[in-house]
Amino acid sequence: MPQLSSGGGDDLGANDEMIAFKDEGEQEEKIQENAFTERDLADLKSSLVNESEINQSPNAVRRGHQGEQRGFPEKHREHLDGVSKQQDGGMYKTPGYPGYPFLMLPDPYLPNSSPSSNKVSVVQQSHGMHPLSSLLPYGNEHFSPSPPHLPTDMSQKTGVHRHQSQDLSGYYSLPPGGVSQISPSMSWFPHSLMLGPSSMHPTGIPHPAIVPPTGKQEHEQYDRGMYAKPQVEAKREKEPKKPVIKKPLNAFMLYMKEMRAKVIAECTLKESAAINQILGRRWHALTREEQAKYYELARKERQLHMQLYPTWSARDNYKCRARFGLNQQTDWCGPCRCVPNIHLHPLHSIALLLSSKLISASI
DNA sequence: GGGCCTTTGAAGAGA
DNA sequence: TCTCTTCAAAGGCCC
Repeated sequence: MPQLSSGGGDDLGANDEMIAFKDEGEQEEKIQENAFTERDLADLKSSLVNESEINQSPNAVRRGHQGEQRGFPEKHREHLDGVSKQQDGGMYKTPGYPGYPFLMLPDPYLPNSSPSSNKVSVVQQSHGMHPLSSLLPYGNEHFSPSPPHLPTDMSQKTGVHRHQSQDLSGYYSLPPGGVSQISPSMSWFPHSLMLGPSSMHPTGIPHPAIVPPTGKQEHEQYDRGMYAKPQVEAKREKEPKKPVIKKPLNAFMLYMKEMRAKVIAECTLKESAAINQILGRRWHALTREEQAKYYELARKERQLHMQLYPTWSARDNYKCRARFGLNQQTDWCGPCRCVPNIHLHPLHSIALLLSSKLISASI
């Protein structure tokens, strides 16, 4: 794991990453036993990738059939084969690689960028900004595997409520009275009431994770009449659409965001399914150090997200909640049993539901 | 217009 | 603790 490589300087939680890297560490131990070098490790990965391509998994076969049925690209498969034969190792070996190339990527998270605008990825690279670039200070600095001093429990959650880092202000200069100042009694408040009209966090910091309710999910929140009362549904439709807080991107997603344009340029592919297959192989072909950059960024992304939306849960964006027309903050989802964005006794939930409806009525 | 495909990783819930 | 499910991005394709 990258943190381990820094001499154990990272005590920042991210257990998931630790597990992932632990696996690689075990792999490395085996490699070391066989007197492998780091280069050999990369070769090993590449060979494994190639082997996986040769020995198509049942899944891959199924996908292939699906692809044929759906017209999924024989030509794309050719592209895939072609790309797989290319040297993957060149990605980070370009002279101009600044360390965090995707810091220059466009940003769907930018306040003025819409999800649709985000789709012009090829030409955005030189003008856009990384989601974190406006908030994180690392710019073009060399990657430091040793993360800043942050509480060890940053990535942990007690229930839905998250711990808030005091040190994140180093990353995101939260103004006094920012989200960290929100009292616990306010933490259950719906984001729509907290965020205001334009994806702007109360802190004044626009965050990428907030997207206008124009995506897939929000419309699904309003099209399930069979589970909700028509009156409620009608009322809901009249209400202004609430912004959706998206999940923070993981390491691979950040990698894809950066490399997608390059793959598209290299193989003239546009279908994301095919591109993602290529990117998946390249991801496995990356060295530990290369992957560590993205794990580190993803960790920071999660921290930022956690800091800005302490009460947010990944469950909030589950389609089931939207499908059944449930309030993300207060309603209990019977069909799938997922919980609202608060951990309270159901009776408290009912009280909050009533109070929230009173509030919305008064508004 | 909306869902599917395709990838990896994170998070949450249930067994 | 392990397994399963869902979502995050992307854009072409299909119904």
